[in-house]
Amino acid sequence: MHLTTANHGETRKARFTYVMATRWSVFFIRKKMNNSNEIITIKDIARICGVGVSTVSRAINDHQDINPETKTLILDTIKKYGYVPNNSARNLKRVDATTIAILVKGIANPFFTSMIRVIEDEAQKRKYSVELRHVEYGEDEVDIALELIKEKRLRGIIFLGGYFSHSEDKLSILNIPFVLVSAGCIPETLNKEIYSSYTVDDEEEGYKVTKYLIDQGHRDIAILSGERDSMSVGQLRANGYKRALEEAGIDVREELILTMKDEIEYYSFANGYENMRSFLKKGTKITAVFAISDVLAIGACRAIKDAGLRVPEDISVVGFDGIDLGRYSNPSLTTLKQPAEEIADASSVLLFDLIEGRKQNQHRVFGGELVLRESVCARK
Amino acid sequence: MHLTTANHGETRKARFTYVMATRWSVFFIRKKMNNSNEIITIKDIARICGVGVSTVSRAINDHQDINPETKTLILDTIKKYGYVPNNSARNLKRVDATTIAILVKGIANPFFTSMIRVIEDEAQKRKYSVELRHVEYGEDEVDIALELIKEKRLRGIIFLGGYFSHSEDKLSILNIPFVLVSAGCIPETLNKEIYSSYTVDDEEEGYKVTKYLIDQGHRDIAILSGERDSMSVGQLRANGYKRALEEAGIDVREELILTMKDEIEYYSFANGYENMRSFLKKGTKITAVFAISDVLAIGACRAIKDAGLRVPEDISVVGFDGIDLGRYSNPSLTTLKQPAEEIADASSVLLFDLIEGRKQNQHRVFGGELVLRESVCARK
DNA sequence: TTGTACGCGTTATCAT
DNA sequence: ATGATAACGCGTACAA
Repeated sequence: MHLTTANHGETRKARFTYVMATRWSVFFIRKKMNNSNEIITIKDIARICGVGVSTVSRAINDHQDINPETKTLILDTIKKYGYVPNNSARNLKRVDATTIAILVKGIANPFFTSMIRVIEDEAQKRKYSVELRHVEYGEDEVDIALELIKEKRLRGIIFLGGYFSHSEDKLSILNIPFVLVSAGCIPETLNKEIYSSYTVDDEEEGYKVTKYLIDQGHRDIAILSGERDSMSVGQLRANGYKRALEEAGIDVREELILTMKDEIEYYSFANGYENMRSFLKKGTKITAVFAISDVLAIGACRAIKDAGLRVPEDISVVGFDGIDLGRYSNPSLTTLKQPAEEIADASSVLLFDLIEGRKQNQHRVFGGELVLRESVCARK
Repeated sequence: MHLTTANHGETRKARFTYVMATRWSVFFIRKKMNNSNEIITIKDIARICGVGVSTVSRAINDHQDINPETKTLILDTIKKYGYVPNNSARNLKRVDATTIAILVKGIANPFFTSMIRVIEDEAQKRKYSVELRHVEYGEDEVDIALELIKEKRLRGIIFLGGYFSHSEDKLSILNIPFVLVSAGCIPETLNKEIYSSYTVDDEEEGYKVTKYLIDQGHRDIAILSGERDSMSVGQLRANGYKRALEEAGIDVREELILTMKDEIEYYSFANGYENMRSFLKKGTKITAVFAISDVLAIGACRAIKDAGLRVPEDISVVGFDGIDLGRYSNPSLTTLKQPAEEIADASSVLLFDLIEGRKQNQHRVFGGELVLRESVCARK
């Protein structure tokens, strides 16, 4: 009772209580009064409530076998003292630790931000905490994942972006569920049962985009592709580009295939800009560009403008991803929109199903949608 | 010796070794051979090396009082077995736990992404791990911080963005160092010794921007401001706007002050777009807009275009922040560039100085730079 | 220089 | 329904 009263009283009242209180309650009164956050543990809560620690633990973790009244008392006390269980201790002890990680390849790409939020929300709903980690383009995401697994006792991982040319051996080291989201180029030989992947069909969508340009009468179509060497979504989309060209009887010309500049951050406006700029300087004639990412497309648009040309009248530009910005840029961007939120949501649901043993590894392909806006026009 | 050999051998060799090996070494040989990642602990390493756990601990943590040879052996073994110390256990034990948090208000705003990376890099250099947490606009960052502090035993916090109208009482609950970065409106009455802040002078820079527009001959200048009610950087920048107007003898008209739409995500292209669109529908005559954030500015540019007007000929637009996109958008964006990387770098350095007791709380104001591009022209 | 043993805060097991 | 108590993996006094 002292506690409750003192808790709402002003300083003078608390001082008064001080005199009458036992050692322990004094201690806590002062804590509360000072609003100090000297760390308060489960033991303290137990002591205050006059119960054992295990009872408090039961109350916290919604176990059965606990008297509702006791539970209420404990929960109230916890709230009153602002007690928060120490996560390190929890993870140390719990077999069912509750952390998943999102490994994002390429923080600069705004395409991922909306997905991250969706995943975080889903995790929060299920009381999992998420470890968000940015992976630089040089880094090996599997190695990083491995470290994280041991360090944080992860239960599952979502890999966002990047490419996955890892060997089966290497992937099987990760003996927790993981979902490859919007990641490219999984060797066909890989055992599909050891991993999950949710993504669009990059090759097919790349084909769709290119076919659309061809249908609009374009013949000289450049592509702003991905990383030079590695197999990535960029490569896959480029494969679709080549297939569409071949199918239409148009030569695939190597000089029209531009890989991202290595010295500039990947998937950035700057990369698209500089790449396009140096290409235009050469004077090679084109009437359309397929950029394998919206950010590259926007950079390219600017480079085209700076070269004294117009989008789309002189050069049409089509992007890939469907980021918000595309609607508001000028000209607004014709693009292949990935159902980002949907993919992200489904991926996290799948991950938790995998973690909790409700499902086996899955591979799902999401359909993209060609969004027609201003950056493409028909070739006269 | 068995271990080393088996480690490089193929399965058959390992099987052979099995027979001869002791119980323990067999255990580890199989671990390694399987590439399984059953959790290997400090005890295991100690056992393998034939030393005590404390010796291993000393090797890991670069303590003195350890035989260099022993250390080498241990470090090699650790690498060989891919041992990674369990962070939860470490944090539980260590007084000098090494986690800081970045609390970002508004994930959607690309202005923060470059800063985050800089801070992460700086933290990594000092072997701190960072907890990145997104704060929604409705959430109270101090409450979240408080939870995190207890949950993860944070050593310091960087608050990125948002406003800080919290009471001294509330802030002092956070008894770890924290730096307010690009956060707005700290009540002047607040005791400057209990917190640090690194930011631009939002009021002054807002003044500069507006003054520039006035100097270009503009009189009817609207402002795309921040959140409706709360004191935020938006408010401060708007205050600068008002001051510049008054100083130039121009009436401050309430109908030209547009706060962000509540029903749309704050600091998003969409918010700038819709806000501008509904304003233009009213037909109020203006010749310039000051958007308190680049993303709003870009959205506004598009709304202006969609209304059949031109930027800058009919309406000039100036932004604030200096995000990359501004260079590549069309028209490119005249904006007040904050030295984002510099602020982020200095902030993290400060935070670690605070944590390690080398400094007292600091308040530093960084200068912004007006970057002149295409979205503003002089009023004829 | 090295090893033993204790404790960090929590959950799980086992009594009661 | 509840309370002791033993782990979890690590760092660190302290002893050797």
